[in-house]
Amino acid sequence: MDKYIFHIDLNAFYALAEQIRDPQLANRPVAIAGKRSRGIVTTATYEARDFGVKSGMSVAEALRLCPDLTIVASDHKYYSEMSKKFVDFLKTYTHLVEQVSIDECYLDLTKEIKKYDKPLDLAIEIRDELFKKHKLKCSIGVSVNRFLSKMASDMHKPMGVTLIRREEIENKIFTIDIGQMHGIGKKTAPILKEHGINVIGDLLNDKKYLMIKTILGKNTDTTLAKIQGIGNDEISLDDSIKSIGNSSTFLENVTDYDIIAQKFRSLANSVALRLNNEGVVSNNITITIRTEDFVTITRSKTLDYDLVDSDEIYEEALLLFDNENIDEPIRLLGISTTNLKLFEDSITQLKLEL
DNA sequence: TCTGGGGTCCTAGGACCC
DNA sequence: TCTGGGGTCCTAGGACCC
Repeated sequence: MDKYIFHIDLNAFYALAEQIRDPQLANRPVAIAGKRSRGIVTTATYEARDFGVKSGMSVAEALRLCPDLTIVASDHKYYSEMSKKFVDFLKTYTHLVEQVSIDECYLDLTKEIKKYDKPLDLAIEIRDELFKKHKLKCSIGVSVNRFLSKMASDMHKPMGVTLIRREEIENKIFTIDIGQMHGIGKKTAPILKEHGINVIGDLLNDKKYLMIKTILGKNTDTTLAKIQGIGNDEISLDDSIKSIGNSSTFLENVTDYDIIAQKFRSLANSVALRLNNEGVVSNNITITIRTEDFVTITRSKTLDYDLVDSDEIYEEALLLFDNENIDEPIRLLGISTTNLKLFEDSITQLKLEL
């Protein structure tokens, strides 16, 4: 039996969150950006989008397009709090909620939807209640699996509600440009187009299967299935974190070793704090170095002990850095930790070894 | 145009073991 | 003497997403 999978996506979330907090920003072009110099736009209000301001654009360019633009610094802690309200609200409908990013969730509402006359009635109710209770705007896609509901929620923004029935897949999905397909990015889309795959439906050409497989790799079969509404309909309730890391771009490129060490120190501090807050430890550390010419180098190491405090993280990061001979000025440094496990498990293991 | 910061997953090659 | 096959772990890089 077909499920009813909802994809719920907050519209211009960070920007709207700022407008909610500061009513003076209402109805104004506003963009969220990390830093003023060297920054990029994270999210722009629809008023700003009317001027052509888009996420990913440099702040300088955004200001050129819209001199009246208000730039607001990103406040991740505040957005996380708002995001939690959003998810908690959704959980009043079902426990089958999977949060996939700070501003979007998948829900399985197969059971709940039976109480409604029309499938979209529940979606409309969720959208309107979310706005009434939290002033947040969302668009909702409803279909038989995650992929299709995700594509649906993208079709009508903001505040749109879109249903794709199984029998509508061919008309509504197969005709979409391959570059607009979720999971196909700016590298793969041109390669597919070179091979005559221009719209999503072209992926189902049997004669091109082997060629497509060389491009899409191991997930080819599940990809071909999900675009047809087969599989891809399970809500994962596993919300364990796989990695924790921080990175930072310098205001100006750096060559001075002391400044580099200082940056690793502060990155180590924030990573350690976050590991601690999550109650996890890590035995694999990766540093990221981005040079002036935007080349990114990563160096990682699996350790025979678990990283807990910031001194250890700092020392391991610096060791990795010292092994490299970087000639060019450095633009960005980062530290990330993976192979996370619960602190308690790490203690237990230590005791067993003693 | 001059490119943030947070992630997840996949690939490919090499080391190492049996 | 001139080289198997399978499996796992590690590292580095890259695609993609929000």
